[in-house]
Amino acid sequence: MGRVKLPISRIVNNTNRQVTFSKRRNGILKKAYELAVLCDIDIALFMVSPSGRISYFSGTKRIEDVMLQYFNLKDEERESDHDSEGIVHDKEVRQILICNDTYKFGRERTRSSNSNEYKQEIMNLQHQLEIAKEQLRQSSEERLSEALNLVEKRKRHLLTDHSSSYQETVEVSPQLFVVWLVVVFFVYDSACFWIPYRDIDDHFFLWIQSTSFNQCH
Amino acid sequence: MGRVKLPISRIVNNTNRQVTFSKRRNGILKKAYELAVLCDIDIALFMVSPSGRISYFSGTKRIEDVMLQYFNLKDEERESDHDSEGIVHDKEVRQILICNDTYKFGRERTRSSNSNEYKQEIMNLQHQLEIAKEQLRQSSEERLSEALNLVEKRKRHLLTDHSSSYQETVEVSPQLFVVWLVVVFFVYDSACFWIPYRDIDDHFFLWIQSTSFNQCH
DNA sequence: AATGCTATTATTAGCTT
DNA sequence: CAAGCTAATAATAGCAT
Repeated sequence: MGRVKLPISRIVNNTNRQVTFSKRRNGILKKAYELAVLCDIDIALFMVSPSGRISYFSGTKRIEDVMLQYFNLKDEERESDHDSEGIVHDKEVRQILICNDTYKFGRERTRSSNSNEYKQEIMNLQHQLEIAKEQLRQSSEERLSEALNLVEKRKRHLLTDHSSSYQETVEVSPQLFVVWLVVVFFVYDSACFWIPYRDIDDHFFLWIQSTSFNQCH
Repeated sequence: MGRVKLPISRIVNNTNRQVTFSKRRNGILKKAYELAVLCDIDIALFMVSPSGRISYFSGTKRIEDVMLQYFNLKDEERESDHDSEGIVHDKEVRQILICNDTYKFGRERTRSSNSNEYKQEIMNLQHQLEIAKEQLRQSSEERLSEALNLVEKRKRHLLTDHSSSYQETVEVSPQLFVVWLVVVFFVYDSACFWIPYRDIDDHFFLWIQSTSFNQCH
């Protein structure tokens, strides 16, 4: 969707590739944001540069939960590997389901009408999004540094107050259709993160993007 | 972008929300795919339903690396400040890390310029991508089953041959601008994953999507 | 290199079946 | 309800700055 239909294959020109990436990154971020809001999902984003530097964001405990669940699954699989050598994906799928039975919570939950709360939150988020976008005009270096501080702060918070929060997390009512989206970008030597809108204390929606890419040669 | 401009706020109607999610999920997946190919990035996707069931995909070692790097960072941070301690969650995480301690790597890496090798690999991958894309036309059910088998296979591989692969990963030349994108969707009771195109042995690009959503009520 | 501008293509909201 | 359809909005490729 542009002046011409661009074939989907690696853009050879270095500059074009970067420009396209920059534009499309914004696009996909916006899409992710819209998906999150429209369908009531949370989104988190963090990335690591290929040079080994990790520009990451783990603003939410939920991201950790995701990873933990992933690793838990892996561990369980390893244990169960003893008895089956063949490929039994059906069984595994079932096991995955069983694995999370511990998190199973009552289907019927208090359907507290947080509708207004959500709306308010969303509006708040949108407002903050505008602010954040405006701030993005400023030095990206500054932004990055600031964001990293935020991350750091958040991590400390998580380290001290995580377990209690965790309970909250797993007990989210299924009827809420909370959807999680974790996006990890490993971009050039740069970083961008999208902080999930409901998990950042003061800046719970914050969209960081670095606009300066380090050239490598 | 439809018959009307849809305001970005939670869709209250349950059905509409699901339909919209389904449509936009496809949209963002396609976007992610295009971003991956156009800008030479890898993408992985996995999700867990809010009801606690995990529909996941971890087709690539790199996803694990991402998570490991994340946890490693967290671990390092904890070491640097001795105060916060004793959260079950973190202990689990640490255990995972210990399990994967063999993958510890130095901060400074050899910057071997295997430019040509990488280029060749990329071309190879592109070719395979085209093939894989063709396969996508087939039944998604078939695809899903196949993918799960693949996941199983891949996981076994990872469990036995992870450390060596990991080295490869971290030694990727920064000049390649390899971009990583990991997307985690927690969707309803359904699953979709997008397998990173360069990490699946035979079908390194594979796009799975489940089209049937279980209703929660 | 980064930003802004549009001609085009791409996505999709509400409908239809 | 899931799967298509289409009017309408949204994203963006190539250019210009």
